[in-house]
Amino acid sequence: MSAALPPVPRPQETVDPPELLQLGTGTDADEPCLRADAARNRARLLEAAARLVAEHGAAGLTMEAVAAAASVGKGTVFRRFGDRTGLLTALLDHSEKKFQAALLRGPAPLGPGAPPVERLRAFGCAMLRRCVDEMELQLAAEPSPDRRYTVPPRRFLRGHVALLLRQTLPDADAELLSHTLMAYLDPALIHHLTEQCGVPLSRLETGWLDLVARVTRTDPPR
Amino acid sequence: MSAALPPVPRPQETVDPPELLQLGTGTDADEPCLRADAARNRARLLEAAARLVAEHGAAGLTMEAVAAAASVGKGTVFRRFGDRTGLLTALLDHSEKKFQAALLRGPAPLGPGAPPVERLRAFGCAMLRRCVDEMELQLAAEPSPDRRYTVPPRRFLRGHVALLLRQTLPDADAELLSHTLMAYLDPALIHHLTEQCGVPLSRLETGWLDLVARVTRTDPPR
DNA sequence: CAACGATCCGGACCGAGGTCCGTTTAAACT
DNA sequence: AGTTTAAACGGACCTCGGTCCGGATCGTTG
Repeated sequence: MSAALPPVPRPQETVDPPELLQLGTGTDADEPCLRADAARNRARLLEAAARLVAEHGAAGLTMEAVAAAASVGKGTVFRRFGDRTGLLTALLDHSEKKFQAALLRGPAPLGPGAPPVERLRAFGCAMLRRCVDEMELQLAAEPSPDRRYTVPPRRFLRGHVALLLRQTLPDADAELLSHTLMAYLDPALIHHLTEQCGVPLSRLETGWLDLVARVTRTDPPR
Repeated sequence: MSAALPPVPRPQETVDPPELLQLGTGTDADEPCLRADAARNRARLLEAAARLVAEHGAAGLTMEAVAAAASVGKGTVFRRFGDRTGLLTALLDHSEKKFQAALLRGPAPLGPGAPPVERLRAFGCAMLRRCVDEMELQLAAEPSPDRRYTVPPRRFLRGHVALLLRQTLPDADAELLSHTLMAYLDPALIHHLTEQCGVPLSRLETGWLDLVARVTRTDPPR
């Protein structure tokens, strides 16, 4: 089917690898060794996309408009980012990397040093805030159903949750439980609850703490 | 923007109504009083769509092909079903109605008569099986992120879960917890786990029972 | 510096979802 | 039967995501 367009190889593994904390960030290897013109165009495209998103919203972003705004051919956009979702994801990449760094090397309780359950609590609250901040992009960048759970950032975050769960509940099915916890933090759900149901963020945070307590069979904090 | 096409009004309320169990099925009022030709075309379209799905899979279904196979104009398909998702949803409607009936009036423990926690357990297992059976359609019929949680069938099912939860945990935030439980049963997640990760259905069922136990702070069955 | 191959570029092209609007028709009313 | 009107019809049309491939460019090698 697709003969040209080798790059942007779209990770597609089927089984979780041994899942020791892969220190790699989990975001696709972005700029391994791009040719000079390619790197320049990539930067221009990202800049143009960011500007257009700011102007017309993420939902109104069209690939053709980005190409035009960057004075670049349409094919170039797709070669670089694969598809629309890839472009939106790239726009979120900086924030994503920062967040991952905070989990791996940041201060407790988000980073290492605090007890796992406490880190879980902090993780959810941080995710909620981040999700609300970047709601528009997060929603627009949602991958198609069959890719949603294999996309590197999601894999990383879920792996993190699974790790913390395993430290707390060595005998539980941390894999499945981590999916459940991650689902509570799904941007589409958060959007529905906050925007369409008027649920305040504080209630979502309380809900997260309560959920963590139930899942880990611990007492709620305070 | 859209001046014509009044029907298929796409429910879009923003806040959960008092959520007493709406005995209505929750699926859109399908055939309230269609004109004779409209009803005939609707039937032909559904039949044609079902045949095409059987032949080429749900993912390969195109609106134009359905229209052609039913010897009907393309506009007719969209007027009747709103969009592709609406057509796919209509294909699932029969099964959906049967399932809802089983919840409301079927035999325990799925239907009324059993203790709430037990009904929750049965609900999840039934959902898992149904999801696996109709996986292809379920995935193809997934609505866009902003509609996903307001679509009638989902509202009904989640309302059911919330009701059972409220009977078990009068003091908990049944609303949020019901979203969490429903998320475990999300077709896209089930698909990912079973098809892409090789998780057997039995493990998903055990996982559901365990999740219900943790969320309700009860003991796992057996 | 010349030559060469890999990479990249651009925009014509395609398919499919969704819309528009002039025309047709069911069915209610006289 | 004749009239009327709201509803339904159909297919041309538009938009946008995604693909293709002939030609331009980079950077490497001799």
